[in-house]
Amino acid sequence: MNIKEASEKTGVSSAAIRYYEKELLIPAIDRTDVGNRDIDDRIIRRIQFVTQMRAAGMSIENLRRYIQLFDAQEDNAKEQKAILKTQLAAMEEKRDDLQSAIDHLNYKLNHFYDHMETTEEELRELERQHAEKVTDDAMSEGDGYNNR
Amino acid sequence: MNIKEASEKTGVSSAAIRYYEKELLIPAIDRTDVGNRDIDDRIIRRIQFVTQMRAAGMSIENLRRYIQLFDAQEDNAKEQKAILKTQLAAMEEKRDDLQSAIDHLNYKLNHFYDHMETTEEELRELERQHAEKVTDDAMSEGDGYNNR
DNA sequence: CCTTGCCTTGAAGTGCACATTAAGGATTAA
DNA sequence: TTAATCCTTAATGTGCACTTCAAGGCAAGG
Repeated sequence: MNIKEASEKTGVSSAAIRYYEKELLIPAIDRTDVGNRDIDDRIIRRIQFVTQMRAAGMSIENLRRYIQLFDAQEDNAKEQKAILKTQLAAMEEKRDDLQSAIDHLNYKLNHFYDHMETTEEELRELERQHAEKVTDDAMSEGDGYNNR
Repeated sequence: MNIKEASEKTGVSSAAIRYYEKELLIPAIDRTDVGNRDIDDRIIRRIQFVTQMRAAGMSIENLRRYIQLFDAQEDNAKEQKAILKTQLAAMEEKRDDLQSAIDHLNYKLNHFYDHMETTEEELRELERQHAEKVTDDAMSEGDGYNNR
């Protein structure tokens, strides 16, 4: 498949695919007799992998470091494993931060509802969330800024 | 408190605080008689809120839009609610993507354990070294390329 | 033969989110 | 009084992750 088809299949622009290849995030792509990229499913999967990790917040630089290590010879195994663990911890922290922000917004959203109609159920939920997260005061109605 | 103390308290640079104020992510900050910013706890909480939302992936632009609506005295409740819901959905999707990447990495990590024998001691040392270089991101693999 | 539409490379441009620099003002310590 | 250390604004610079442009090649359709 040519680069345009690969782009359509992955949702990654042709230019970005070229960029990923240049930056060694995906392996060197085979060429046709006239020099055009001929992209197979292995490359597609690598592109999707890169996309997934990028969406998870991994930088090009770190992605390349890991992929290079991984593609290299054996025996880097311990270091790879260490990298994996470190990155995993960072991602879990990021997920937790994200969850905390989601909780915050959910709290606000639920709070909006009681301008209109709030069920007893929702109220108990709000109190439960609020008790857990004391750090969430900033944008809620109690910070003295939004006096409505 | 002056901007440097606020910076130290929040972990946000002085330049970034000025930038946030300029971009209306935080309210106009009071000045002393000579024109220096005098930052109180309400501002600190707003900075922390911005930090949290930024870490969760919200752009300056979206943050400003939301905050401006929120700060408006008008009862934009329905519109605010819609924005909140949209942002929330995006964040939940991002969290799920992140979780999926975490699962991916966990799978790989478990796979590594089959192959090698590394003491936890060595791992911790490696992790410590790596953590100095890598602050935030993550990596993985596992798509049929690295057949080991 | 010419236009369309795909491709190539390398270089330059873009947008975001700040960081840094320049030029100057006020306060404090020696 | 001079140096240090904070502050101010406005302007410019930076790094990342691409995107766009420029200049050209190849193949098919009309």
